[in-house]
Amino acid sequence: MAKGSGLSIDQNNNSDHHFFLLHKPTVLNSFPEDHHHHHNNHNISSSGSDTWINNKMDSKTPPPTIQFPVYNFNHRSHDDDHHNHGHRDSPQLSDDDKRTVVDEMDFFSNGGDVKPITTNKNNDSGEPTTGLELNINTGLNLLITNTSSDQSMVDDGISTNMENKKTKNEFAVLQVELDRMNAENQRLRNMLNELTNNYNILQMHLVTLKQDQKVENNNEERVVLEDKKPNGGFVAPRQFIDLGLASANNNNNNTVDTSDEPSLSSSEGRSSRDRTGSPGNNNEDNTTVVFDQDKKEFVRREDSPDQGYGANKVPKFNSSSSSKNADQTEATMRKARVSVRARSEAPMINDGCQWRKYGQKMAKGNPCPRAYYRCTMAAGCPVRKQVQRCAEDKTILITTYEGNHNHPLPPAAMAMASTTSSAARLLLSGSMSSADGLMNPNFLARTLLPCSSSMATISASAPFPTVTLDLTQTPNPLQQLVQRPPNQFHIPLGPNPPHGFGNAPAPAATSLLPQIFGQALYNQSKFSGLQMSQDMDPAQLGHLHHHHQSQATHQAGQNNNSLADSVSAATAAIAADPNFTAALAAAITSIMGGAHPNSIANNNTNLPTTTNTTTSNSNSNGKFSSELN
DNA sequence: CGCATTTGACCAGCGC
DNA sequence: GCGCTGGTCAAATGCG
Ligand SMILES: [Zn+2]
Repeated sequence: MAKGSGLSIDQNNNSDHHFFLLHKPTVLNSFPEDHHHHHNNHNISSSGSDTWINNKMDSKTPPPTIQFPVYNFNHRSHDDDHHNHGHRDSPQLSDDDKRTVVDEMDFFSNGGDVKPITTNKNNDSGEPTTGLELNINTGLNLLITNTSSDQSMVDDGISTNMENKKTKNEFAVLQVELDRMNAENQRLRNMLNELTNNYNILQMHLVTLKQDQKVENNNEERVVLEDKKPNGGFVAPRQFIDLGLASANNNNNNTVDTSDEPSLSSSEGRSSRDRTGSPGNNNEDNTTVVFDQDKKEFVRREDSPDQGYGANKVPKFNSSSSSKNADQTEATMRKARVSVRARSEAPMINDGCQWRKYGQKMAKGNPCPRAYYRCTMAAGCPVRKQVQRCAEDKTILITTYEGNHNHPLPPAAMAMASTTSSAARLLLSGSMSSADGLMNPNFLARTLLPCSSSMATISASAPFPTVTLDLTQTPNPLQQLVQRPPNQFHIPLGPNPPHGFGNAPAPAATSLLPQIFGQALYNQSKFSGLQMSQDMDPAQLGHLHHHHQSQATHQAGQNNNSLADSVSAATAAIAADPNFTAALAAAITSIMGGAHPNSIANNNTNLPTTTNTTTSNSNSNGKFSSELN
């Protein structure tokens, strides 16, 4: 049941709603710009967060800053999922199971419960249960000490009895204590889980941003060099991204009439019910891909063969006519897929969105079924996702996203959505600009920079161009590389496990960096047939590697391309800096020029504790866990 | 009773 | 054309 996921307020566990919003999320998805409403029925109450979201929506162009939401990308607590009642093929999780699941944070609730945690679990103990336990505990203690001593002095005959009682009490106390410990333990585990997920999301975000920037940068260069159009003009990379986003916004505004209700009548965009053909719902009659300059990589699927606008998606952003282009771009975007591999025993990762399951299939080479979901946060939202367990390692959950949301998202969903969205865009851009339709070597080389165990894979071989973000922590990344099909690139993303909160050992992956680089570069040259970027050669890689290990942030200043490199540096900082906070600060600072260090600092200590997972669809996936476990 | 999930059927694309 | 496969639909089912 998608009911209330992400948006509803969980009264019970609200103390556990934690998130740290490092900054406003990047608006990478196309949102309708509706000024008047708070979109739809999802009881999005007006609160601080809501306000800023709307503000952002209202502006024609996305905010000039990059925002880094880090949210509870947590899975449902797996403990619950194991023993789902295994009747039938697809057992459903009982409601109880769902309840025990950590709560998904709620960004829109009115009360103070949404506020980012400023104190850690200490505060959490204030929640009813724990508090109760504590009370009981202390009360018993007092009782025991007082009464026992008194009684023993007064009467010996009763003393044995009292002794008995005493031990009983102590036992009870211990039991309570034990329970409390267990609860605490569980909570800590959840925290850790969420932390990991947050970290992963952040990584993904960084990487995709980097890639985005790189790609956009390249596109821009190409435009300047090839087209020389006065119209397109030179735009700073950062701006470029924003504009692109803005156009996406326009597009959506056009297609989906100011969201709010499912009733959106117009919207050619939501012709999704087309079994007849292109499943993409934005595919209009002429879905020619705009950017076919070099390769026409994506034109193949379109009905109208050619049109070849000279310019790729550089189009004039302001003009209303750009909506056409935006449409086309989006249609293509819809086809691009972003796949996220994450290690999770939970049936589905919580990405902050509401999903409704609409199908399940047995995939071919996989004993685990593949589940199909569509976004239900807005009526016409074209976003789909597929969830499937990895055949080899069933603890790995592969979630494949497709399409862009046409509605505002809560910050929780923003992280994943923007990541996937930008990843998709990057993929498309890369494919259009690279020689063989795979990706731009330049940007590849750049993204290779910071690294460690996580990987991003880009593959255009599939029917759909796909970016795979691998968040699984593999002890040996190289092994992963070897296992991969040759036509995919692997981009190290960053250290995987939450590093930095003291308890996570630093991955040894850093030591493997040079090898990863080597491998990735090898792949790159092998399949793209490309050279390395001008400012990036193996030697330099090694150098940079060293650098980022010691003092990552220094990198930014050293390189020419400040934007991309600063992002790289930021990622590197994350990789190198044991302090997550500092890493985040470095990331954002380097991207935005030190915009809001304070807010970061304020939020950084907030560890999400238990979060509520929503969700909806979780039970349908119970089958997965049952089959897998 | 409304809604989400389940699940068999249907459809399109692709390879043979 | 046929079979296979991935993806989607929608009636049936189940749940709250
Ligand atoms: Zn959506």
